[in-house]
Amino acid sequence: MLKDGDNMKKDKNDVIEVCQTIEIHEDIIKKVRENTPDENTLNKLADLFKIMGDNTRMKILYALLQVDEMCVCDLSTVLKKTPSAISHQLRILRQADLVKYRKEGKVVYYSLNDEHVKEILDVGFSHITEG
Amino acid sequence: MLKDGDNMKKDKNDVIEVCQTIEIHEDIIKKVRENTPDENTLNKLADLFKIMGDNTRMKILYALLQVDEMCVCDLSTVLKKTPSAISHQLRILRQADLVKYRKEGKVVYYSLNDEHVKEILDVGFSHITEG
DNA sequence: TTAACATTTGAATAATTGTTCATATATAGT
DNA sequence: ACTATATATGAACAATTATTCAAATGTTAA
Repeated sequence: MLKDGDNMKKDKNDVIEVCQTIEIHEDIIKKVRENTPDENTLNKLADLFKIMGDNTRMKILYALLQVDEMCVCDLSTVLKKTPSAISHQLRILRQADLVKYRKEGKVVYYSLNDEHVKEILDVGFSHITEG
Repeated sequence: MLKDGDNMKKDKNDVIEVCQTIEIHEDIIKKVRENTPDENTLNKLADLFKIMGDNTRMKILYALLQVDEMCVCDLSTVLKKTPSAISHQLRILRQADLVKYRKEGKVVYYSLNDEHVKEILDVGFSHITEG
């Protein structure tokens, strides 16, 4: 028999409450543990999707998908958002290496930086429209 | 000439501040406007990525990718999170139709619901690892 | 009917984040 | 120098959200 609280949460960063059944599908757990990518990779993957998971940034990416490049002003016009808001979001896309930029006088032109971006958007798009 | 404030923000939900150059690349703007999917579709797309853009949910999806199905308890064990936290996230994945479930007695088994999910994760994974 | 257990759910909390506003920087023209 | 314009940036605010906790379901077995 299990003592009271044996599988109960004791400390913030220690054991967590978990089911008390004897057979917690050990085979399944083992298989998952062996085949799942490491934490760091999964976090990076989640971060990538997190960046695409915003309406404004999604619109920016899709706009840049249609043309070679756009300046902040163009994006501001198309998305009907202040240049400041656009600039903030572009910074995030820049930091994630999803877009690159080119400066010409006062104007900064942004464009997609990655071939994968289009693929990811396309697959997601299929999911939305077909499903 | 433009009057002062002609292109400046006047009201909260009216015009927004936008660049005052004459040539705001009209051709580019037009092309983008014509070829970009409608707002509703883009929002749904962003929502999809938003759901995948969370560490816990990403781990759940990747775990389910390795095996046929897992119960809340299994996921709780593998992810080292309380069943409650897992359940909350599973609800979100359920509502997005990304996972389905099957009840067997007290135990609820979850599995991936969509073929696209794997594709999306794979493309994202390539981006992370190759890039 | 009890007791035990897997899961769900609602409320509360803490953390994250998108937008706005004001301001700063950089560049071009006068 | 000065002015105008395009963009960037920092702080503040509002909104969203992931997790925890406590409590509620729903199920099985005694």
